[in-house]
Amino acid sequence: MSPTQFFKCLSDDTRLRCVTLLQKEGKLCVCELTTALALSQPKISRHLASLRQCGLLQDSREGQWVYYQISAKLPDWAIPLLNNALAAVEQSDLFKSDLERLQQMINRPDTQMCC
Amino acid sequence: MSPTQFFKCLSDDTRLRCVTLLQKEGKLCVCELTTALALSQPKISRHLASLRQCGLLQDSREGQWVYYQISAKLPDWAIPLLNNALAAVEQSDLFKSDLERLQQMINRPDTQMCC
DNA sequence: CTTTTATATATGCTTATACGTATATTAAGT
DNA sequence: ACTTAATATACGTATAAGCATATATAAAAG
Repeated sequence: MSPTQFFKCLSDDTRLRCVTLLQKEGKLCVCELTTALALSQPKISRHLASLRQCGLLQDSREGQWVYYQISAKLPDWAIPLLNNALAAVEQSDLFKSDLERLQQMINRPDTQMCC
Repeated sequence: MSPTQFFKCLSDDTRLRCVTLLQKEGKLCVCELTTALALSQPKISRHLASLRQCGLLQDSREGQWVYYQISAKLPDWAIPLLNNALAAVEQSDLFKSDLERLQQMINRPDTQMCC
């Protein structure tokens, strides 16, 4: 992955929010991301697929769920960029809402459904 | 300027090369950038204009020449990202060639013309 | 084996990007 | 004034991005 491609990955709100959420939380399934960002499942899925194809994310299936995380094979130069991207995004209200919806979802004991 | 806009600025080869050259060299005029990147003047000029409109660059006219540099009013979160970007790009052969052409141009005493 | 949940992809469409070429503008020199 | 160098913009076009909606696949549950 080239630096230009890397920046293109982060140049869309949906993708940037997914990547920074994963950078902060480590590992999330598609429906968690869908709920956190409050966007349609196909939209999230499409962006995750493109991030995976670029090599920024990797996925792993666990039963019905597909979990995404930051790829373990990222080039060295990408790591500090991701950390600083997270620092830049964390301040925003949009990202705070994402985190809040994610927490609400995790702290909900009333159902075995994911979403 | 939002983080997303910032990353969009760096998501194109021409713009990324301009920005990292300016990050390294401090201040360059359009024809120096045109020569360094070995691209057409309108192409460089158009990208510089878009970077200026985003607030990533600022320009200053000195006689015939218009100099561009990284904006002094960048948000705090952008500075480390620009340094990371430079570190990521500096390794590439493309960027090394840009620097080389720039040096050749500066060390050329045979003409008063810029380009 | 049908249903449900989770995820992925296809289709049709609209908008945004990037480009080359031509031309306009601005400043300086003659 | 006229010319030249430096820079900016306009125009037409080709391609890519992004979206909503519908549909397909995959795994688990009943």
